[in-house]
Parts: sequence; C-alpha cells; structure tokens
Amino acid sequence: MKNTPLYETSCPIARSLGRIGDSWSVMILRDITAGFTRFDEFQKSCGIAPNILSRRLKDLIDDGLLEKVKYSLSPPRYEYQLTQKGKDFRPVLLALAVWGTKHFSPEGPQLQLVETETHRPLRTAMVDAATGEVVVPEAYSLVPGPAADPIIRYRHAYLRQKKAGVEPLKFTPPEKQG
Amino acid sequence: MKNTPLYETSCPIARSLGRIGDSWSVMILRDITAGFTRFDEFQKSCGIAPNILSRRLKDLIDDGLLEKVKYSLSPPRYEYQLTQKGKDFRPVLLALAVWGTKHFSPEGPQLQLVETETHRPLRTAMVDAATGEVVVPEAYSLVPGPAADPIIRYRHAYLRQKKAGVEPLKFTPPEKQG
DNA sequence: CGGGATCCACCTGGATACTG
DNA sequence: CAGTATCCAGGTGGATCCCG
Repeated sequence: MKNTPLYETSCPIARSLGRIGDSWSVMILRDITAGFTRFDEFQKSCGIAPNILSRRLKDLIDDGLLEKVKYSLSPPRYEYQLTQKGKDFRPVLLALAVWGTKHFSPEGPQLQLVETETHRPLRTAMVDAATGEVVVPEAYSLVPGPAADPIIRYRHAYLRQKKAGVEPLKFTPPEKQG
Repeated sequence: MKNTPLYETSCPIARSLGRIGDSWSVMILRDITAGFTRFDEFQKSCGIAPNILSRRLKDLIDDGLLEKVKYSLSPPRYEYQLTQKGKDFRPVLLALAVWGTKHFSPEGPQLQLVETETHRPLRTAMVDAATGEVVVPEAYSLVPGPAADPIIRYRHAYLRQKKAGVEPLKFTPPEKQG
C-alpha cells in the first residue's frame, strides 16, 4: 500500500501497517506462508489482478519480507520465498485467523490449528515467559518503551490523565501524527 | 475498506481482512483499545482526515466492532466503545506491535508490553493449552477445519501435493477465489 | 467541540492484451 | 508460464467548509 506517512511514525503498529496495511499484502503473505511460491498460484488463490500482484510483490520485496529466487535457468523461472522478516509475520496471520474464525464463521471453523508433525489439534494460550502463567489480553498493556519518542510518551500521559478522570483536557500531540 | 469480495470468501483470514483490511481501521482500533474514545482524539492521534474517519467509524460500527454511546444529553455527545468483537481484536494488535518492534524499530522499543497492574515488563510465549509446552510458529499449521468448504480443502490438497514434490500440477480451485 | 458534506487529484484494482 | 503494459471506472483520502 505504501501508505507513506505511516512508515515514518514512531508507533510500531503503524510502522507495521506501513508495510502490510492493505489486504492484498496480507493475502499474499497468507499464501506464501501456507506454501505457495509462484506468481500464478498467488493470482488464482487470492483472486488478485496480475498488475496489482506484481506491484505488491515488488513492495514486499522492497520491504524485505520476500525474496525472489531463481529456480530454473532455462527458461528462467522464479519463485518467491519468505525472509526471516516475512516468516515472523506468522503470529499476525494466526491472530487474524483466530479472530476471523471466532467472529465471522457462523458455520464453524474453516481452518484449524494443528501441530504439524502429529496433526494433533492445538489450542494455544499466551503465557508470561517468566512465570508460565496464562496472560489474558485484559491483563497487559502496551506502554512507552525505552526508546519511546515524545509523541508516544505524550499519548500515554494523556491517556493516563483521561483514565484518571481529569477533564476536560485536549489531545494535542507534540507533532501532528503518530 | 469494504473490500467486498473478501467478505464472502471462506478463509477466516480473508474474512477478517474484509473488515479491517485497511490501515485506518486498524489504527482506529489501536487507539480505541489504548483508551481513546472520541472523534477528535482519533483524528489527531491517527492523523486521519475527518471524512475518512467518519466513514471508517461507520464501517466499524456496521461490522459490530464498535458502538456509539451517548454520554451527554445537551449538547448531545457521543463516544465510541469496543464491543466484544472489537476487544477480541487485541491479539492482532499485539502481534503487529511485536512484529513492528522487532523489524522496524532500529532505535529500540517504542512500546513495551507490561502487566497492567504491576507495570512489570512481560515477555510472552505461546503454549499448547493442553500440555503447557511452548509452541514455536514453525511447529503448527493451519489445516482445513470441520466446516471447511471445497475451496479450502482443494487448496490444502494442492499444497500437500506440491510439498510432496508432485510436479507439474496446476492450481485451479473449484471456484475463482478464496 | 463533534462531526458531516463537498470537491477533487490521485491511486487502486479489474480487465484485457501483449511479450519473452 | 511469468509477468508487464495499457486503459479506465471507481474509490480513497486530503483540504476545506459547513452546521448544530
């Protein structure tokens, strides 16, 4: 999508969206993560127009999520592979699949998470790596980290005041957007 | 975004993308999950044009992720709140934040995951809910579930053949896209 | 202050055709 | 088979103005 402004924000979510913030990019990552590698596989599986697919692949390569590898010399044939950055996108895909299944699949699960080796169905939970205790989404928050810039800090400070009931107050971040 | 075709596919990832498959929708969910509730807060925090924000909010309400609640009678004032469906989107946001921090934040973490109560930094892991053992992304796969339709099944069967090295074979799904 | 309406340049994405 | 090129309708999103 190349939503340029989001590239340059400080928020890591926004930065991610700057790379994959459009449906086709995610669909391509879905397919390649599943095992598709070739142009026309993506095209048919996604139902995407070839020119758009071409652009998206180029963008994903530029952003370092994919690489194009020659697998045949004559005729020259290429396939697309995930880089580590691309492989690391997998948890996002999983989260999307879980969310979609839960809320947009009245007919039941179209997809199911299994252990690859054994085919055993898997139910996952998030735990604190230190204690091993299950962490529910409501129990954690994202707060400014060590490298947080003024925009991130301001936003957090504002929200703290808001939650504390300090009103009225205005949200006017140091610079325009974040 | 209302990418209509994706609404009607069978893949839960695609269905999710049909709802939030554009950057602004996710940015709004980011903000409201963080604690923002009002139109102009979203506008300033995201740096989004008001007309686009208006559309997106409407879409998110239509899709059942948000609801508009009157919190003042005169003058009439509304705020936006997450429904359960919207709250359940949180793991996706977290996954995006983790991915963005790891790969697009050379200066260090702008955001940090902490336990809300104690402010203690949190490192999370995914475990098998049954055994409690840590699951690495490579160890699981998404396979057709109980309610999987022919397109999903065909795609999986094709990929199994592909991985087994059966070549050449053509990907021609039962219907156009999925 | 909390939005909605309008205008408009630009981009997206579908269809189709074409090339190596 | 693996794309690229062209055309074009329609949507997106920024700016601006408006209204209660």
